[in-house]
This record gives sequence, C-alpha cells and structure tokens, in this order.
Amino acid sequence: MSSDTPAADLPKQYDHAAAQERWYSFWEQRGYFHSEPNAARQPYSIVIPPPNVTGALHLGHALNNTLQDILIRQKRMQGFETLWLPGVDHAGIATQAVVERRLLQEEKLTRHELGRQGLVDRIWKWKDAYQARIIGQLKQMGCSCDWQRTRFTLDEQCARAVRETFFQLFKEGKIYRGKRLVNWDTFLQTAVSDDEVFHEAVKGNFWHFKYPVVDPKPGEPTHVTIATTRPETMLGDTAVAVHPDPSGALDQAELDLRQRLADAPAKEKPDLEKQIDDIAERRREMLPRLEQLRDMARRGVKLELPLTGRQIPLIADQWAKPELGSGCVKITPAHDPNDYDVWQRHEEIGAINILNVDGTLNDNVPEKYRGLVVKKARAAVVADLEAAGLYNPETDCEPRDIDLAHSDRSKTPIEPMLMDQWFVKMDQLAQSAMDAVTSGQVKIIPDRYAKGYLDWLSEKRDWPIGRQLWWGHRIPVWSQPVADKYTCEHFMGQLEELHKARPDLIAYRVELDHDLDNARKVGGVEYQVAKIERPYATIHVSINDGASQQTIRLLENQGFLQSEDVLDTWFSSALWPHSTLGWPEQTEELKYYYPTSVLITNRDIITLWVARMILMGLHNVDKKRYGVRDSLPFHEVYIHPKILDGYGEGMSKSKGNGVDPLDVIEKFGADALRFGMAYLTTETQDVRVPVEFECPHCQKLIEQTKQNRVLPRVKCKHCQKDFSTQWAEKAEDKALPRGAVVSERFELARNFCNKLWNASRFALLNLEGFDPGQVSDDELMVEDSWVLSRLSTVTQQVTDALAEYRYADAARTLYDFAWDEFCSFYVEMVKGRLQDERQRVVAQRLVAHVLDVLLRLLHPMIPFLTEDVWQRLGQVAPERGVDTVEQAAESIMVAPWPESDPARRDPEIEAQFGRFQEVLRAVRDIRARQGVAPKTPLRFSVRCDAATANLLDPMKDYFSAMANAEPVAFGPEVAAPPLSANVTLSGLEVYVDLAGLIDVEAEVARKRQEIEKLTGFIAAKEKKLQQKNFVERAPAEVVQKERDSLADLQAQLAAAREVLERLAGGR
RNA sequence: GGGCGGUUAGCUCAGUUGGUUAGAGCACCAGCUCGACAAGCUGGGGGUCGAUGGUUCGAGUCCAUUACCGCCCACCA
Repeated sequence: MSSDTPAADLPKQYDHAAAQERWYSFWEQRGYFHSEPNAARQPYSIVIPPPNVTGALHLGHALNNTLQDILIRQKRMQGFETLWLPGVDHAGIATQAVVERRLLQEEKLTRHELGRQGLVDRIWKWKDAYQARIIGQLKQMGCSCDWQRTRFTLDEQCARAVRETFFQLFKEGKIYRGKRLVNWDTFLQTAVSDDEVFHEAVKGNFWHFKYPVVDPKPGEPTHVTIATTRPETMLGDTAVAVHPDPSGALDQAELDLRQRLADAPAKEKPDLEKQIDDIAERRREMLPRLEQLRDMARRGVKLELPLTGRQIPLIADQWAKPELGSGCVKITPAHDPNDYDVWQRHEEIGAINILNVDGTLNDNVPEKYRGLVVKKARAAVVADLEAAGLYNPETDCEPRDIDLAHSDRSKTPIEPMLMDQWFVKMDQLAQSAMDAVTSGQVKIIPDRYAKGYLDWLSEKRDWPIGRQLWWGHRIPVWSQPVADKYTCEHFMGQLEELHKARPDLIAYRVELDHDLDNARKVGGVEYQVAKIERPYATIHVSINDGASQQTIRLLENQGFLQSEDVLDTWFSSALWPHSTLGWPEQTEELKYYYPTSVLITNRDIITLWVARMILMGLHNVDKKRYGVRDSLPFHEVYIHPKILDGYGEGMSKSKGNGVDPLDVIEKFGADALRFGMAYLTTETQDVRVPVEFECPHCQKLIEQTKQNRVLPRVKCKHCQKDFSTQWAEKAEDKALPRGAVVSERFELARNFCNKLWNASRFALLNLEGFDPGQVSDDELMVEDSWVLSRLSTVTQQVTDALAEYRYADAARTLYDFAWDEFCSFYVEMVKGRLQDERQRVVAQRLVAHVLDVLLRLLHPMIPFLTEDVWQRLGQVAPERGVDTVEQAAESIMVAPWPESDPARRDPEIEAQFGRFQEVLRAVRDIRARQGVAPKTPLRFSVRCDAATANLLDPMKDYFSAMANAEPVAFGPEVAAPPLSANVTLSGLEVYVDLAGLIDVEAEVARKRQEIEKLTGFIAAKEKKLQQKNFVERAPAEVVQKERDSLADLQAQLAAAREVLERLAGGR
C-alpha cells in the first residue's frame, strides 16, 4: 500500500482473499483477540459451543459462530473486556465411531485387535488433525476467539473439573449404580442414551405364537396366544401377562375412545367408531376367556415356554391390554422397557439376559441358538415353533412396518439390554434448572423454546452417565466385588477410616447385590442376570485429585480396579462454562468472566446441553467460594435457526447436502458468508440454503438433487464433463477435479460487499487533500443533514436490534441504508461538491465521517472489508469527525461503537428529502416510459404549493446530476408546457417538456390507464367513507386520513384529465 | 399420541402494536460501456398473503376450524 495514494491501487472488485489473509494475522499479532481480567472494564464473555472433533465444520457451525462473533466484536467496540473462549469437544461415541469405522475400512482392524491404548492414540491423532482443521475454519471465518485460551473437553483442565464434579456428586449420593435397561449398540458395544437413538421404520412381521398351558383344568384354555415383532426374545421370556381386570380395562378403553370421538374431526370419526365396535365385539367374544385366564393367573398357573424346557408364570398385570391382539402379552424384562417395568411390579418373575455384548445369543438360551446373531436366531425360533405346531405361517404372521430404534452413531439397530450403569440422580438437579428458567433468571430467546426445556426436565429422569467406550473421561471409581459379609465389613472399616481422615478426597459406597438373587433362579434353572457372577456386594470408591498415590496403590493392591467405562460426553460439556475458566481452582478468570454473558446455540441441544450446564453450574459454582456474581453459567440463551437445504432437510455429511463454509468463503468471501448468515437469521424461520454443485470445469452451477447428491461423480449438464464429489472412492473418480457444493444464497451478501467496496473506493479517490475539522450546522447542505439524520436513526436501530439478537433486522437496516441511501443518494449528490474547490473541504469531512460510522456499524458482520477500508481511510483521513474531530483507532476492531445522536434526527429534513426523491423518480419514470435516451437532457417543472417549492428549491442542481433534467420552475403558478408528459403525486405535479420528443399516443394511453386506476381507488374510498360504521366508529384521525387521501386522489384525477385533454387536443 | 414452527411474487424470504394501493433479493422484460460499482445503474411486469368461518368500521396481521410441509418428544406385545 503506497502511503500517498491509498486508493490508487484499488481494484474494482473487492478481493476478499487478500483482505482475509492480511487482516486476520494483523489482528492476531496485535493481540486484539486476547482478553485478561481487567477491573477497569466490564466483562463480556461467551464460551463457544465446542464443535465435535468428529469432522470439519459445516454451515450450521458457520451460522452459530458468525452470530457469536458479531456480538463479540460489537461488545469489544462498545468497550467491554471481551472474551470469546474457543474449544472443541471430544464427542466420545461419535469420534470413536468414526475412527473405528475408518480403522475397519482401511486396515481391517477392530478396536479389540488394536487395544485400548492403541485406539486412544489413534483418536488423539484424529482429534489433533480435526481440531487444527476446525480452528483453521473458524479463523477463515474471521472469528475473534481468544486462541490462547483454547480448551478441549478432554484436556487436563477439563478433566480436573470432571473428576471433582464426579467425586462431589458421588459423595453426596447423587451418583449411584443401578441395573437398567439400556440401549445397547452391538456394533460399538456400548450403551447409548435415548438421545443418541433415532427411530426408523423397517419392514418386519408381526408373529403370533401359542404357549401351552401346564395342566389346564377341564374347560380352561390349553394355550395362550401372544404376539411379537421380535420372536427371538421369547427365549428370554419370564412370564405372560393378562390384565387383572379385563372388563374394566375394556370399559376404560371404550370411554377414552368415546371421549376422543366427541371432539374428533369428522374425518376421523368412522375410524374411531370402528374401534369402539371392535371393543364391543371383544367384550362379547374374548372377555370370558380373558377373565378365565386372569383367574388362572391368580391361581398361579404356569405356561410351558416352548423351545426352552422352562416353565413361566401367567401373571396379572395392567400392561396387558385386553383391547389389543390376543389380550395376552409375553414378558421379556431384560430386553423390553415395558416388560422391564412389569418385572419391577412382579419381582418374582425374574429377568433373563439372552444377549452377549456383541449381539449374539448367550449361554442363557438353549444350545442350538447360542452364538447366533439376532437375525438368524429369529429365523430359527420361528422355524422351530412352526415345527412344534405352535405357529402357522399361513395365519399367524402379518407384515408390518416396525419403528425400530437405531444407534445414531453406528446406524445399527439397538438391542435393549439389562446392564449395570452409573446414574446421576436428577430430582433436585433438574428442579434447580427448572427454577432457573421459570423464575426468569435464565431467559431463553425465543421464549417458545422454554416449554420443551421445562417439559424435558420435569420428567426428572435419572441420567445414565456411563459409556462402554475408550475415548472419554474414565470414570473415577475403583470397585471390588466381595464374596461375603465379613470381607465387606472389613473393607468398609478400612475405607471409613480413610474417608474420615480426608472426606474431601475419598468416598465409598457399598452396593449390596443380593436384591437380585431371585432373578437367578427362573423356572428352577439358574441363570446369569448380568455379565458377572453376582457376589455378596460390590464396593465402589471414588477418589478425588490430591489423594496420595499410596491410597490408590493401597486400593489396587487389594483388588480394586478402576472402571473401564468412560463418562457420557455431555458430562464434561455440562461443565464447559466453568471448567474452561479454571474451576475448581479459584481463578481470577472464573471470578471475572463468570457467569458468561450469553449462550448461543441451536435448538437440538437445549435439553442435552443447555439444561445440564445450568444444573451443573448451580451445583458446582458456589458464589461465595469462587467470588462470582452468580452460580448460573449465563442469564440469556439465544437459540438460532437451523440451516436446511432446498428440500427443507437438515444438512449433514451423510446426506451429501452439507456445505463446507470454506467453499463459500472461497467463492464469496468470509464477509459475504457472515453477512449472508446474519441477513437470514430471522426469529421464526429456519434458514433454507438450496445447494448446487459448482462445476470445476466451467464454473457453472448444477442443481443438487436427492439423486445426484449421493453419486461419486456427476456430469456437468453445461460442459458435459464429469467431476467428483465427496463420495468419490474409486481411483478413477478421485482423479477427477472435485465439484464444490455451494449456494447462491450468498450472492446478495457478496454483491453488497462489492457495493460497499466501490462506495469506499469512491470516497478514498475523492479524499485527497483531506482537511479535518468540525463542521458547523450552517455549513451543512440538505443532503448532509439528511444523511446525518438517517445515520443517527440507523445507528440506534442497529444497536437495538443486536441487543435483542435480531440479526436480520440489523443486517437489513444496514443493507438498505448503505445501498439505497448512502450509495444511491448521498454519494451521488456529493459528487459535484467534491469537484468544487469551495465546497470540497466540508463535503470531504462529511464523506469521511459517514463512511467511518457506516464501517464501524458494519464491522461485526463484515470484519475484513471494513478493516481494509478503515486502514486506507486512516491514511487519508487519520483524524475525522463532524461534531468532534478525533484520531481514528489503529484498527476498526478496537474503534468505538458509534453512538446515536438524537439531536441529529430531523424529520423535517427527511420529509423534504422525501419530496425531492419523489420528484426525481417521477422525472426518471417519464424518461423511461417515453424512451428518451439518458443522454438527452430534459426540462421539467413542478406545480406545487409555495412551501413545497421552497423545499425543492435548494435541490435544483441535483436534478441535472442525477436525472440529466433541468428544473424550469417550481410553484403554484407553473403552467404545463404544451407537449409534456406528467406524473401526479400527492400535492404536486411534475411536467416534463417533451417538445420534439413526445410519443403522444403512448402518453395518452398511459393517462387513460392512470385515470381508470384512480377512478377505481376513488370509488373504493368513497364507498368506505359513506359507510356509517366506518365514519362513526373508526378513530377520527383514521377517518380524516381517508378523507385527505380521497381529496388527494381526486386532485390527481383532475390533473390527469386536464393533461389528457391537452394531449388529445395537441394531437 | 403430545408439542413447536412454517405456508405471502417463478425461487428464497421480510412484513413492528390490526389502518392508504402488501415489500426486498434473485429470476424475468425494456433501456443504459455517464470516471466508485455490469457482482452495477434507471425504469417495468408479476401476489384474491394455504383454505373456511369468526371478531372488527377495517384482517397478511387477532380467534376458531382445516389442509399440507418440516422439526422435537413419547409410544407402538
């Protein structure tokens, strides 16, 4: 950049790549991103929702981070000590799954072959690579994070917080071990939470089987029929249930149906009526038999469980619905959530786990099924039942779509399984998080999201926190099963002593296991309930950091082993706002930056993450101890929209519709990406971004369809050449150039950036010899007062909008002002003055000032371009201002946020300017419709009242500059030139003298059309004003407004008729 | 089954507390190589605001019903 002429080398198009590279490193070198506690300033802090290290960022992240950076940059300019703390999440299951899958694909290795340490090493490498990539992406986007404070949920500081939290919760009894049915992922061989499961309809069958009754009395059924979609689970059945009061249950079912029928829409009524008839029929046909079965259940009748040689009880339980199927239901407590509940009510029936962790059948089933995977076992069971005559494929099997749970991570079907798990007790913790929102201490914006948050928490379901993974925070518990009471008490004695000496470091719990004893004998046979032999008890010890190595060795020497499991990823994420600031140490950072100012995230994780951060903050961050203002992690949560593709589907890599922000940045620039995001972030709507492939050969866009988005190669329909996509795997595909996935949605923003660039270029080209100085009011021209008035309003609007997270409003306000007012009017009007020696100095001061303020308002959204221009502006006009002249900051990043000056707002000037704009538009309109070439000068006059004439008078010179038209006269006495075209506006008429130019026919036709239109409006308005109701009941001012409007329209009509007559006469 | 959101121009979307003749960008049409900008400038065409009913002097906006789309939660032997 040559310092003499900062504008000389400016290209006509904004070079976003150059600006990005240059200014990001400039900011970083100056240390603007870094924040330190500073008592002299108010803090403003945001912790990033840490992206998963699973993969690279997509447009959803780009949106999330853009919105954060906009606030961060604005607050920094507003003088806050601003911290944006970045980091990444280890994302336990997701990341391990990705690395494992790759391992299998590329090296044909399973994690068991590699070993725990080996796998973890691999994942760390993956993590390092992706963390670097993610941070690179954030930097490309211009994110002003404090990189010196980058955290990782698995780093030592976060791990310390995890261990402390676990220990405290364990000590308080809020963490316990329980046997629960979990969602078992047989591929990853871990339990996954309900939130990591998705349901997908698959084709399946609904089978009906008969179980023989043992020793039925005469007249009693010899078989009961049960139905299932998972036949193999019958090997784990421990009962069959029938409703304890079938008649009552039918009554209730009917009552419910009738209730629904009453308020059901007509369309659904026939269906409901049919269901009611169905119940009536059941009452006739089936009720006696069900009651008989119920009585048999009470008597303790047993059934023969086919294929197993076991006998299982018939029990009475309300889970069996008499209105469904046969009215009887098989009970498999170890593999079905509802059956599990039945077991809780009927402990004596027991539970039998029939699955190994890899999804094959275990030793609890007859030998011939052992080792089979579920699918094969299912076929075998069905075949054997048929052979036994208990199933008839002709009549007992109906095809059916089954909504099957799948693991989100491995995409394989979930098997419900009974396992020992660690849980966090949620009753109190959930309540505290609910209170935080209901009391208004935490505001969720938009507030409609509060409902889902509260509903979810109100269930207070305990949180299973263990994962059978290797990638994560290993659970800090050492356990030891003990065989008998004596040994147990011996250990307890020892541990009690250790605990008493250091209650802050050691806690223990004894889990007595004999409550499961009766589960072990089912049908007279001993079965394993879980994967280990049940001892007398298990002793669990949790150790906090600071415990001596001897203590741990002591435990380990006595056979205590640390849990193999790791914690749910959300456990560490829940601590993010305080763990990243140093908790549990009493750091200056925690004291200064906590609570953070706002959390910006998407709606998918309001419950999983936001709720847990709130309750963990409340639990962990003691106000007094840490000297913080509040225990809550934040007081505001802003939920932003989701990015969807053109089909309204969420973007994801697995669908192939994901857009890499870097592709957008390369094509449109980071500024356009950011401004586009802000522009699209409205309150209610998700953001639709239709995506296209960009042909690498001809650069043309090809619509992305659901078909072509999953292909490894696509043929460009313009140049007929092939290019590769993210799915390319074969060498021949990979050899092709890659077609980027982009979206035209960012064109608006790119064009806007370019417009700003060129307006800035104009300003810089015209600021030579800039002489700073205050400008007094009497030196201001109309357009100056106008632009200052508008600027004051815009500043206020943008500031208000950002304070309320109305990003789109802020962006649109700036877009409209910059383009339609600053560029289209102010810049055009000031051109002449900049060429005039006498007016130049003031005009330059105004231009520099308005540009300065506009740049600052835009900087949070458009950081690179504004900095680039700011630096150049700083060279020609280092000191600038209108009311006060000040030295400009060395970077726009640290320049003060503009203040809106209400004294500058001038409605009169704005009204005057509005008149000018109307007249100008009228003249241009006439030129266009009469087809007069832009080069041909026009003459025009305006008939209006004296006041309007006075307003327009000072604007005279601008008409020739902006419309190549010379005003002849303004005033009430103005007469229409004989051959003229006119536009009638409210209160004034514009006549363009068209002698020698006019196309009379066209003008006559036009006038006729206009008259017709006006007549229509007038008729409508007269009708309205004749309505008594309107005149009497509407507010007087509204009625008056209508009357004025009518009078105005009538005047316009009269004028139009006059012109028409004259035109017709002149023909 | 429960909840939330959406439906406005060919496409993507704005539309404040109900109040003149409903807006923008893209696309389209006509005309502009005027020294900031063709990623631009000037002008233009295009919408019975998903449907029905209601409240109101007045409804894109409020209420009810309804259709369709999307998302979330729960459940489905």
